[in-house]
Amino acid sequence: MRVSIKDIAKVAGVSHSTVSRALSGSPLVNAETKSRIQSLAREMGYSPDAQARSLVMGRTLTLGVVVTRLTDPFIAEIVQAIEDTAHEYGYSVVLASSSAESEREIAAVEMLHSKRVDGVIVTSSRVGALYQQYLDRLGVPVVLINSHREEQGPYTFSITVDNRHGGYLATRHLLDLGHDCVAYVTGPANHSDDLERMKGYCQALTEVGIEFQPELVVPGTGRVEGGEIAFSRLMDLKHPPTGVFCYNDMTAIGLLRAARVSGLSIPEELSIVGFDDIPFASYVNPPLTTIAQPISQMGWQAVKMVLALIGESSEETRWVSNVIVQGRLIVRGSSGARGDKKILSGGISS
Amino acid sequence: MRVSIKDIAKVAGVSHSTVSRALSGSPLVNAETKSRIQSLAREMGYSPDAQARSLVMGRTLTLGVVVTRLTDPFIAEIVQAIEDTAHEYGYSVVLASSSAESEREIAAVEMLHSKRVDGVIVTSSRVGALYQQYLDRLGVPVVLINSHREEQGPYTFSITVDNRHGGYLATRHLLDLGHDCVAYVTGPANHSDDLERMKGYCQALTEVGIEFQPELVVPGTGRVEGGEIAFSRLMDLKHPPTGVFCYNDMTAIGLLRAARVSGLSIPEELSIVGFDDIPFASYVNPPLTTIAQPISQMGWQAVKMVLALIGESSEETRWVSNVIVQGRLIVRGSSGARGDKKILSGGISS
DNA sequence: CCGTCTTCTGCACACGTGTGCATTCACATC
DNA sequence: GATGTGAATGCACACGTGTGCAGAAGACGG
Repeated sequence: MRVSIKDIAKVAGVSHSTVSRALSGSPLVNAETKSRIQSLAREMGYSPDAQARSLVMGRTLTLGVVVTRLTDPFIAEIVQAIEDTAHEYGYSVVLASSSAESEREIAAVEMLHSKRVDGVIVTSSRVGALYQQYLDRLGVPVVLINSHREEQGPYTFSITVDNRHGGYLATRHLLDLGHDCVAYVTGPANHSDDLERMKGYCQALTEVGIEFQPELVVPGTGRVEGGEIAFSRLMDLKHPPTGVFCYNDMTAIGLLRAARVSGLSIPEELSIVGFDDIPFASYVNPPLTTIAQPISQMGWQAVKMVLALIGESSEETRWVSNVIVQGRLIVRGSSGARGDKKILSGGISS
Repeated sequence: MRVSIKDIAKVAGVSHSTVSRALSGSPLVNAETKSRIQSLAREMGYSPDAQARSLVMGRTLTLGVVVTRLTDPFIAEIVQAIEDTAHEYGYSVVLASSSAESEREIAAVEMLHSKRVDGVIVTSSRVGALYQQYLDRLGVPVVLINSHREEQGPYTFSITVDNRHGGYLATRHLLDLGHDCVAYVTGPANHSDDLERMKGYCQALTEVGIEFQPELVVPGTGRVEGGEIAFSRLMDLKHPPTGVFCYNDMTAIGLLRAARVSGLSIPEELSIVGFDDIPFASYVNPPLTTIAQPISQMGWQAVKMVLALIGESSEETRWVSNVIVQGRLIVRGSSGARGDKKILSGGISS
């Protein structure tokens, strides 16, 4: 049925060893036989069995990628970048989504372990203590993207955006526009990204001498609905804020939507800043001011790190260390000066 | 280093055959030895080598998924559904993105072939004739989602949305609202989806006795920018349309955005209908009227089809045939009655 | 003509797992 | 006690590929 090197060997009248060498371009084979075998392989439609090869070679040329859910545009973009870069280096990608359920996350790692992937990239997971053990037992390099983890493992490195600085930039932007009452809508509970972004929020406040007010921090979920609920909670305050920094763009879009429904105009009556710069951030109305994460770069860099740890890359393994990348502020239409009543028109940057 | 069944066998004082049987729960092994071996395996941190197993079993419990690019939210959602369903049946997923380059598409299939995946799902590809040969040579079931293909292969089936009927529904909706000058913005050139949707557009027109006008069909790209360009081309006509049906939601969002910039109000002065119902369709302003594809269902069904073709599912293989699913019209705020000047408020359905 | 070196090829084993068949052992039955 | 029966286990091979080592054949110098 399926053609193996033994089949080719039989036709060519040589041993399977010679075929193997010929196809891998070994100089130990007579040039004429080599080309004869190669064209024979092409005719017979031979395709090497990656499994058998990996079994003896000890590497699979495969990376495992664990995500929460692909429908998050941020994650989709990272996975795309990972796949592109992996392909470039001759690696392929096994995908596992966990839906943020720890049970499925463990099952995913176990599966990748069985498949003997050469490295693993985990995106946006809050790595649980149990899960952490599984990762270490894996015995292959692991790179975490925007994932918090209590302690470093021997083979585990991380690449994260500077959440604190991003939170600072966003809040500072609002303060600089003249807003003195700025709120923060959080992400999913107990997420370390969230805590860091809030630290940046606090830092900006104290820097300009504004006291932190607990009621100005309301919970969100990281999804659109969370932003909508947060909006009404904020507007019910005695002194509603005039500026809001949101955990992420989805949350900010929820606020935009709720504001539209309630007839509040953005940015004249409320300035909103998000985080992530997902592709849609520039398509909503008004376009969203946000902190851009260098998403593609992070995916690209994660692959490079894994390959360096495997020893694939020519670079030294020793240069590998945890990476913190900086987000940057993208000013669009959803934020404006305090009390600014002029109509937005044509003022769309980026 | 890595623990194999031979290592366990050595410790347990049995042969590797017994270990193999014990771990697979064979009744041929003494119950006491079986449990002893099983707990031993757990202690030693044994993880079966999927490659060695596949090599002898002849199946990998792996599906290959080929997509154009994950950053398309429609595709991301399908892949998510595929991964979920595959996981449910104990299968894992190898991902390959082609960026719509035929060269990479072929490389992807070749890679999946080498990895000996048990089945392949291809999404949103316009399967080229060359590529088609590779798919057939694969020797495993192939299911195409929303992909056109000149001729059927022996193992190839497809599952597509009824593009023609969808185009009909969208156009008919606009006509029913009183618009008598309705335009169509196409997708990427030579895409069969596009041609079918346009057929539906024409069908609706002739049904109500309106003559087809070639200048009302303008080219798009399937991306936001294409919609923006199409908008200005439409507005430059002597008789600009009052209703526009767009190849997909991204295109429609481009029109929305361009309309906003030029100060045209939606839907009072222009009604817009998209196609796909991507998650963001309901978040833009105004929320987009569109044709919803049962995205998750399509992904789910594709996996079921592949498994049935493999013979995995208990169902008969013979029931497998090409599937055409129906989209349904979702009316939101971007479309309104002709000449309707009332302010949109609270009228958000869905 | 013999010894040595080069060039090429095949044998045999390895990777980790599953399984048909033979073997061993205990026990029951005649 | 011989024989049959059943349970439990080991041997050996298979899957498809890569590679160290030995061996064959030819070239070449002495």
